[in-house]
Amino acid sequence: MRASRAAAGGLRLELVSVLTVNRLSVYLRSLRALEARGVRSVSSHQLAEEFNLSASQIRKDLAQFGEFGVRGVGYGVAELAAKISHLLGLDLSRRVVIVGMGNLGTALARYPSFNAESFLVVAGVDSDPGKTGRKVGRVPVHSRRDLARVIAESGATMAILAVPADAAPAAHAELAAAGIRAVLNFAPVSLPSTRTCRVKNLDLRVHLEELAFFLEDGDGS
Amino acid sequence: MRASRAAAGGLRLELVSVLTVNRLSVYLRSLRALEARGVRSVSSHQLAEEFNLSASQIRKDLAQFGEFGVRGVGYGVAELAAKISHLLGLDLSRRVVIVGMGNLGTALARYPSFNAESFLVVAGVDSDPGKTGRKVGRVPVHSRRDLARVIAESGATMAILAVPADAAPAAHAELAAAGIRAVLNFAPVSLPSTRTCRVKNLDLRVHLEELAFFLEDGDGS
DNA sequence: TCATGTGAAGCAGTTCACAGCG
DNA sequence: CGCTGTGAACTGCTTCACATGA
Repeated sequence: MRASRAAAGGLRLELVSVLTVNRLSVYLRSLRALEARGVRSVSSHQLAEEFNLSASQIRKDLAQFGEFGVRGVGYGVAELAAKISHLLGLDLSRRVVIVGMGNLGTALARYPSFNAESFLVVAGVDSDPGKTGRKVGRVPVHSRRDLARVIAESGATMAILAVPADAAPAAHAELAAAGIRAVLNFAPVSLPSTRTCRVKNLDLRVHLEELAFFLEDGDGS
Repeated sequence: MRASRAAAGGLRLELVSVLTVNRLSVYLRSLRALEARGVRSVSSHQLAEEFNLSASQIRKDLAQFGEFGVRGVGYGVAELAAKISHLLGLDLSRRVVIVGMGNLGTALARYPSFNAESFLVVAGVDSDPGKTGRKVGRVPVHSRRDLARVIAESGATMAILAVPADAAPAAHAELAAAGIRAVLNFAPVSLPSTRTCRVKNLDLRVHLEELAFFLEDGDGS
């Protein structure tokens, strides 16, 4: 059985803030760390203290999805972790294709976090014939031209875009047309989300530049 | 001469919003694309239209740093690009060390965006002796134990952290102690910024999980 | 008693609408 | 006239403070 995540409180997933969702991931990470140490119960204040978070924000974030805590006590670590994991849809397994097997695409194909139970990189494609026909870790690399077929045959619903900027828009369009529902885009172009295909743009250069902005000039040459 | 970026309007860099700074990077990217096409002048509305941005937000963002536009006309593409590049501190060159030469660290050492004029990866370190003494692209890999010496000798002021979660806090402390002023942290732990060392936490898994949250359950198994 | 869950307050970020200027 | 630059309105996010309930 796959209980709908929204069903519980009549909540519309689409109107939860991205900021809240990102913090849920962080809460889950933190809870897993406590679990590994054998901690059974934790208060919002303890969580905040140890992991550089805000106690009231933790409570507000969680309250949107139900009442998971016990007043006067705190939250059950394992129960809350399970609940957040379910909210994030991590108790399902999503098949992922990688478009562009350059430096970054290759690293992500081998990246352990992208190959646990919740996500499974099933294939990569690249336009360079020298890269196709091989395997990167467990991931077979196909021709860029076979993208639609690879998606159909693998049943992938998510994609990682790791191609140069000029190749990204066409790849994005093909992914959406082939039924991909979510794209993590590392190319340095802002691709728009549509109703059927959500895009998360993640240009790594932007974040290096953010750091550079706040750095004093004396730190460069 | 290195004119202080804040000097112009008596602006305190520290109180500019991260969101604004990230958008400056995107504006710069967009302007470079126009420049390559030979476009000389552009209005905020044209920029917004073509690159999925907001016209009033572009104007508000830029207005914090001065008056760069011409009323009734728009912005000079090359001039604005130069101005934003200067604001972001990209006309300086920052030396960067990578801690952890696993999948991701290795990919970033070869990543072209991290090795243009503004950023230069000068060295990597890894705790695995099998990885040290080699070169990844142009980047020499040293022993993790030599981190402080590598930083001192290379004059690096920025670092990329690409180690497992449990190794990250110690590495972070060492980086700060060795004089590193900015850290891009890919490890799945939230490291705090201090007054002397700014940290940008960038856990890739968080962003895959964001996409999973908004995906319907039917898209997994 | 103690920590959650929550309305209300406060703050930050975005959009609007138009005055100002080339 | 057209587009920038900007106060004012608005929206959304975070923090506060306390009523609620184990």
